Amino acid sequence: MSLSTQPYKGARDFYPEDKRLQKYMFRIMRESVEQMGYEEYDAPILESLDLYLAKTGEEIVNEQTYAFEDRGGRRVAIRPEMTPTVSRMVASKRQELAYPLRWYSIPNLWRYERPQRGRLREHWQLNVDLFGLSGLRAEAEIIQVADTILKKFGATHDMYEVKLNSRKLMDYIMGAYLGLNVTQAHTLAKLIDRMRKMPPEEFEAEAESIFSHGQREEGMHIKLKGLLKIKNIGHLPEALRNHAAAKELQGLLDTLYDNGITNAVFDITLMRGFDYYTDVIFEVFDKHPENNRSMFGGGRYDGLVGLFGVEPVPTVGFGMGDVTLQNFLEGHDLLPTLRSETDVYVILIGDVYGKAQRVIRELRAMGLNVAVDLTDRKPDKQIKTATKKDIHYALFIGEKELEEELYTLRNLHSGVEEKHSASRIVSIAKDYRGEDDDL
RNA sequence: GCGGAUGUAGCUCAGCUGGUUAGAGCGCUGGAUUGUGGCUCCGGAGGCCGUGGGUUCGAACCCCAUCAUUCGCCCCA
Repeated sequence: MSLSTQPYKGARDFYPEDKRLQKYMFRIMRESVEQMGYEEYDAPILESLDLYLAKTGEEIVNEQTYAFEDRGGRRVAIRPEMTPTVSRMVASKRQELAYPLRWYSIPNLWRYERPQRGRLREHWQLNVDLFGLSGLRAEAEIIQVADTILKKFGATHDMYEVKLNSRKLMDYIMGAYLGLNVTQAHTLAKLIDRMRKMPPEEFEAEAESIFSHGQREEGMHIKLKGLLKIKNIGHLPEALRNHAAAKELQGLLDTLYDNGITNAVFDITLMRGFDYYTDVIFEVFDKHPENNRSMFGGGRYDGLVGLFGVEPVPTVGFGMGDVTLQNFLEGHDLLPTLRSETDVYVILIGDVYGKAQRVIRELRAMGLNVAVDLTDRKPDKQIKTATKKDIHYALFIGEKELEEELYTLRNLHSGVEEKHSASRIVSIAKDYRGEDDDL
């Protein structure tokens, strides 16, 4: 029985070409959010399990969290999400931070569950949060951040859609408007959440069964059925349309539209799983016909920081997972071809290993990333190796080159080969690298 | 936790209703007079047919179990 070479279930190995892609995605994310004034923070991957017991949906703690006891008998969890951690950090320095805070991180997160498309046990997630603002400007900005990132990846508005809803509005609908108690409302919310996955008749039957006899006699389930078809805040019944939460949501949509985010829509069926959201929630959907699914989302959660015994801090944020994002980018053919970080692959011709060192050192000192083959294989083999490594330039160094101090630089993609001085080679290779950055 | 699909070479797969030494393409590797790839030609390595058990004269193929991968459900950062 030999050892398995497979990575742990639901986790991934990042070979250099995979890591290259990840670095690209993280770079675009960082550039996008930093452009909007967000600063990066980080925290340990381990947290006290208590942190997750206090909040969150119950499921994620009981069944989906990696938890264990450390040698000192402490209950420890591998973080399944970043929001509790960042809330803890803000609470810890509640008094001394300069609000509003614009913070982001790209943590590695774990959840224990059956892996499936777009959902693994281990993933990386960009977390973007704006602390200390209670007005809608915060929501508008955070959605703008999400939009900026997707645009920076080359996505256009026909590729995705931002769906918006409001927990406050839904609470009002469930309670005052439909007359449901808390338990009924919760059951109905979960049902609406998976409405798209079930046949309409089945949904209707289940929805109807949530209502009591009396409520049914009043026709509440009919009212609900009508409501769920509404695609526009303006089409809501007057009692709802004039509710503050509805007006705010409309105001947010208008602001977004004015800021060029024309693919944001109201969606009364949008729920999101976590209980900690308090007001506006949003979710970005992939519109690709074969991958029509939720990509990521977020919303307002004003209560979390306060759980640590300090004055609450109003907060809006979202999390964007690397797996779903990659599916999106692949689906829309938005991933660039990425080349090696190595600029030049040196191929030594003849017995010049010692004599070539000086110029190689020189190239590196001038800022090039230079790998030397070091084998004595024939040049054709060495070229193949360089190509396979996705290195753009091969540099031949032999007796002739060393004498002339002009080295043969070969573009491995075009096959064009020219002799240049060391400093010229540096500027050519750097130019090429620079083009890459502008993508 | 539940249901479906799939496990044959490094990869993608073929292998007819069970019948001798298990195949292809790609990849890998060596060569075509030791300073040049992606084309061509010739040679080579590489498989306990996921694992364990059963049926049979005989199993990659049939049956059971188990593990793994994958899609979906539950749930959803």
